[in-house]
Amino acid sequence: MSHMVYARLMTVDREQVLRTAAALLSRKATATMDEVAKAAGIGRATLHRHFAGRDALVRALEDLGIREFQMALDAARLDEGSALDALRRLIAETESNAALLGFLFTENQLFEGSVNEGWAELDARVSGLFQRGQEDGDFRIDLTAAWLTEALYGLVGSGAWAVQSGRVASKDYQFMIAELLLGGVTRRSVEK
Amino acid sequence: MSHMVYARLMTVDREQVLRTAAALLSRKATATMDEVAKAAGIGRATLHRHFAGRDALVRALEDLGIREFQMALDAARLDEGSALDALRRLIAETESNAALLGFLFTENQLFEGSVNEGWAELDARVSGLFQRGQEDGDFRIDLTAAWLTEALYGLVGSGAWAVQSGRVASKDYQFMIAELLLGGVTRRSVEK
DNA sequence: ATCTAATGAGACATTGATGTCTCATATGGT
DNA sequence: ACCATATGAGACATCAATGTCTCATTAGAT
Repeated sequence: MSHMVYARLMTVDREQVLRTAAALLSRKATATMDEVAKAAGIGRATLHRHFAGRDALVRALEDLGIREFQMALDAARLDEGSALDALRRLIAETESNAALLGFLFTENQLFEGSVNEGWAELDARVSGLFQRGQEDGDFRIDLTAAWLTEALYGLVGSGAWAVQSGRVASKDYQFMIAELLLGGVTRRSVEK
Repeated sequence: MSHMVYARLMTVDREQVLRTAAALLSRKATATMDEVAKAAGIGRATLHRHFAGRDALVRALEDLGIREFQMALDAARLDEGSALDALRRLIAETESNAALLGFLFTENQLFEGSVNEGWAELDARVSGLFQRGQEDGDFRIDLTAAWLTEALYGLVGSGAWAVQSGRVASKDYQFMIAELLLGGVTRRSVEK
């Protein structure tokens, strides 16, 4: 795992702690710092050495989530090929950080006061993808790009939760989200 | 409004307080009792007279949400007509309590320890609707009913949030959720 | 007009989480 | 073998939220 290369084996894996924290906090938003520490398998003192306090932890969580989402957007190459394929790629790229992104999308608490400036840009990129799809005639135009963006977030969150709770197999994550978002529930005779 | 008939005008509208609390807590899960009281426009002491503590408040929130969702399920008459129409009716019925249901669907904290027994039944009814649609040939069968259920919850939550944040017009709530869930994003030539 | 009941504001003690500290231990590098 | 450094456990003070109380005020019933 590349992110461990420079880490001394004794030290805490910062990102791993954050991922664990995201999983816990998305399940129980009022979790204590002590609970977070226990969930991450480290001492409370150590957790405190890495994150000055709860605010700093949440901020770090926000930063990591935004960073990961940005990488997912980059990796998905939204401008290449059809918007439809680009959206599939984007959904695929969200899988490895589904829990973290689910937390990011649903915890609106994060954007209290100072809305993270980085987020607006990423949001615009997603919205832009849907717009492109609409302009290209691939996506329907009776649903606004803003709504499609929100819907994607919601489905990613639901998908992460469904996998985490064991209701959906991890391997079906991409398929279920992509198929539902693209095709909807209705069964269709013959197409594609 | 029927729920005020027996309430003395001076007394607090319990449900109104709960709805306000849901809107606030879904936005900021760590909100203080004092913040909840202020948001509801009542004193902290009064809030405390109606809900013994934070736990009691959350429990009441859970109860009301489940009650409202149950009423929505009843009103939607899921067994009548096509599953497709039934789903449309259900979505329509969620509108009046979108914020509360959004809170209920996303705040997984609620189901800590003792999963509310009432919830399982409602969950089964929704899942049953999707199963019926699949058996009738109206819904696609390559997406599990469990996932479709989770997806519906996610979209309702996203819809409530989109309306609440002003990104989507309130009047478009039903249309956007139903159309996306039923038809998906992909544009189709001629059908319906 | 009077009475009853619920409210809002605020004081207060209590609880629980937080943040800081020390110290013994263990790990990995030298 | 030795040293650096990070950790875990726990003690501790601090602070914020909680829960309980009183009391004046107000709304509504009679």
